[in-house]
Amino acid sequence: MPELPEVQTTVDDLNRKVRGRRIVAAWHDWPKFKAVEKAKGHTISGVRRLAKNILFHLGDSHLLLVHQKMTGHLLVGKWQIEGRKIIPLAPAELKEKVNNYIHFILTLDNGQMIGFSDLRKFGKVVFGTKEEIEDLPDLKKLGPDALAVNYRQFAERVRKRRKTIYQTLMDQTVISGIGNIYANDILWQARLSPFKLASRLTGAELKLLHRTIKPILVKAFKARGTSIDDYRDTAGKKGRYAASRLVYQREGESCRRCRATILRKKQGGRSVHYCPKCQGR
DNA sequence: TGCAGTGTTGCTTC
DNA sequence: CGAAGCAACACTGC
Repeated sequence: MPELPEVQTTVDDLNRKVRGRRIVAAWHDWPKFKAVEKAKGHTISGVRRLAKNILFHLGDSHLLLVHQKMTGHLLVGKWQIEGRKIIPLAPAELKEKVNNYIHFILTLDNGQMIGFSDLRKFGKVVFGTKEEIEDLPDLKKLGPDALAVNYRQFAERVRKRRKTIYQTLMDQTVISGIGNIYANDILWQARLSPFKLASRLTGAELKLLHRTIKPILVKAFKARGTSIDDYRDTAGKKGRYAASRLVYQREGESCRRCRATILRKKQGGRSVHYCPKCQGR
């Protein structure tokens, strides 16, 4: 589940590996990814992260937007394309099952390829001019980036919400970049109950929460992200954050602070993990 | 065996 | 307008 640290890892990889390369061919096997065809002939002048979106700058006028949603990840390597059949060649990691749901491939002028593996095909691809992409309603609605938001902005936006703080942290229109994994860990680190209403947080709680966000995301980025299920970097390798995670998917295990048993509950259709003893009320 | 659970986002409905 | 519920998918685990 790519969130900010995973998307940033991917974007940094791509800038290192494919910046300056021209796209000489595009292949896809699913109608919703057909926009990749229009990228053919363009040169990748850079790659940027916007919230959890990946923006390929094509020349100085166009953009290709890729959202990985839940199970999507971008890989750089070589495949053999035989009609609808894709055979992974190199690196060896591409042969792993999780990397074997390729639905589009961009072939570059040096023979390297960018492949998109997405088991559930929830991913999104849009091609357009800079103006067209920047005017997409979904991008316009995004709140400030979780790494860049200052305390004043953060407090003002969070306080307005009438949902729980857990749901508010994951709401991309409030601040962008945080999903379920890091929302869980951030709330645990700040000793805040996920069920507390955002509008009821005190100034001190908001301050604590705000200054907890960045260190958790940075720590995850340094570990190259979380790979509990599908996420892989562009070499097809796992991130290491899962091993040091604080509460996410630790139901039934003991709290790293107080040894109480970690619980899991449903909140707005998602699983929130928390310590009932040291995360307030 | 079959069906609920998984989690991001957009659309529909109220 | 905000919030809840569902759909987009396919595989895993009970």
